[in-house]
Amino acid sequence: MSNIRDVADAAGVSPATVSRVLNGKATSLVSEATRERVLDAAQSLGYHPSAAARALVAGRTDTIALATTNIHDPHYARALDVAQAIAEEFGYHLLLMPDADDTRLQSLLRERRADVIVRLRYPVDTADEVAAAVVSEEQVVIAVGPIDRQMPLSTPCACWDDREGIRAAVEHLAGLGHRRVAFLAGRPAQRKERYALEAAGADMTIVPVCIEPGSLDDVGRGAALARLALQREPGVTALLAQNDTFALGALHALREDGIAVPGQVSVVGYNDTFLAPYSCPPLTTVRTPLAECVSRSLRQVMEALSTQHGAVQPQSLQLHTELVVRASTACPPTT
Amino acid sequence: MSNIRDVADAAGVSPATVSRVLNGKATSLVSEATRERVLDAAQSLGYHPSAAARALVAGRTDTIALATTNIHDPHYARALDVAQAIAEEFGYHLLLMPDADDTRLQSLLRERRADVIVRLRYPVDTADEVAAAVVSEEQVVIAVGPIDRQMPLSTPCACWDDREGIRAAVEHLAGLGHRRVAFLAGRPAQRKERYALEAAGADMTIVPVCIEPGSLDDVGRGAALARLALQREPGVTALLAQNDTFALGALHALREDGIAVPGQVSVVGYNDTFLAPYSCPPLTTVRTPLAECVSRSLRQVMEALSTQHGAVQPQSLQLHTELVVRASTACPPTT
DNA sequence: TTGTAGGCGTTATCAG
DNA sequence: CTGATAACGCCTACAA
Repeated sequence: MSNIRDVADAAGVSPATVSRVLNGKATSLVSEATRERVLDAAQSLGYHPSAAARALVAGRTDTIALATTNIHDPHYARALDVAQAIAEEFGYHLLLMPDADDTRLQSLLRERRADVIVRLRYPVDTADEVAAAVVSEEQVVIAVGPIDRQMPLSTPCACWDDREGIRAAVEHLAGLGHRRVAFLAGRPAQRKERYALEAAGADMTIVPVCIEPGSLDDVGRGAALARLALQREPGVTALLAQNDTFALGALHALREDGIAVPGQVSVVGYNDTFLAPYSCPPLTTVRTPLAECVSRSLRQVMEALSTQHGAVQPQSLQLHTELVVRASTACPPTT
Repeated sequence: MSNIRDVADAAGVSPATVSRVLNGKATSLVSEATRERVLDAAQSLGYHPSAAARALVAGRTDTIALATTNIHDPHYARALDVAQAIAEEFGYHLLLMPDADDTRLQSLLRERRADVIVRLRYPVDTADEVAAAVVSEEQVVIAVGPIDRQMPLSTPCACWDDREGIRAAVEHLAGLGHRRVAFLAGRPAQRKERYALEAAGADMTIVPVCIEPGSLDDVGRGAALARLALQREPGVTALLAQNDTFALGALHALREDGIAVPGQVSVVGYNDTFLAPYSCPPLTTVRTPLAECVSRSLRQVMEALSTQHGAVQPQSLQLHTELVVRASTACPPTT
């Protein structure tokens, strides 16, 4: 394993000169002749500066950390894709963290393993101890997630309002004439369930249904939820799922049980993952700007970091959700 | 930002003692009293050792790098999930790399950004310059992918044989009576296409169809491929897709065009992603042990790394594919 | 049981 | 234009 001194020896110069050549701030600071000798030596030795040593002295790691849950869910996978692309564009590396307890993320910052940390939070406006743990001038925490407006925001974030998305879905169903809608939830008393109840007018009833994770995968849970809803809640003519994955499971269950969608029961998803247009029938769902939020806020921070020199603040950003009507919703059957 | 000296000062001891307490090899080396003082000081200062400094002196980064393409594809996302879980289990961090040119991966190793690098390769048995770039005793490269048996393996790998999987799919279709099958490929002259041609008996014809990426997403490409195949190749009664994502697109296109699956046309996927059981109809496909390969080989290496001290070698491993028959295949229509 | 000193590989500052 | 030299923060002999 060759270090800077090996290269220096091979080129017959000092380590300082090698460093100058390789970091090449001002080209004029070193003569063309030695410059070439150094480059040759580095090349033939296969030399690369140690990231650790460099980070130690520079105080930067050229690393972006992404903290998120459910990487297997297509919705989050897309955010990952976006972050990956931006990291590459700026010559950074991408560190992946499960969205575990704040403790782990804090130590990530304190150990200075990343300069930028993108954090998916549900909801985004809860006290953020991780952001408070920022120490170095170069460290930035970007919070991304749905905003719940429960408390004033102490730090900037990139967000959207699920209230808006859920309302659009509920009103869409109400407009079609549905009066009794089951909300397919992962766990009891979720945020979105609350929004659905808020959005329902006097002539609409929202019936929450939930199932603990257990041994099922997410699609399987969606299927189980759909069956539970129709069996336990007579009169339900539409299912509003917490996410597209559940909705896909619901579609599957209904198909298996011979219940026509949207003829007998309508189904609405959430997030508009890439599968939604291809389901059977194509899924009516709400597009959520997660990937866009990650993309915009991360890019803004990276650009600031690459030009500016002092502390960098992510700009706050709120984008809109959008109802995407496809073929899984229609008027309820006229009995 | 507090360092080890701050903690030492706060506790009234030397930095060496702090280090000893925090790394706590042999508990007996430091008295209980000072131990507690140090711990308290570290706690109240929010001290975490700098990863860079530690990596510099230890020569290890406690980081696993995963190099892969198509993170948004459910098949690879699952491998990511698995790697993430193992990394966490062993207290490691996970660095994500696009499976770019070898150059970037080599510099990853040379810069010592990761101790272990898991590499998805297609096929696995091509000359591996990245593995050859390993320098430190602590660095390990794990190659995972389908084996093509084109050349003898110079390094160990975790693999499976797509020849086996494709053959099972082809024979399944042949057994049902299909005589003309389109192979839905991403690009011309892929490995799997070759295998399909090899596996076809005298009474079966394989017709390769392909479409360049263009602006379509993968599902959309699958749909386009299916339409192209049926339109351009009369007499085709079955579609064998290169992966489940294409197959899902194919199912969608056929449904839209009013072609019954499996009544008129059969469809077979590849990989058995989590969506396969829930498609419409449920997809007959070939399970590929990618996640299992990553899981086993990575775990083996991590365990070796945590006990053993010298150079660690991944053990070679070959697992089997498995045909999973669901509802998207049947006998061809009897005209 | 604890402290002192040297070095890990770089970069930056300051002389030359 | 180039070369010593001093950090960066930590760990680990070795000495006390």
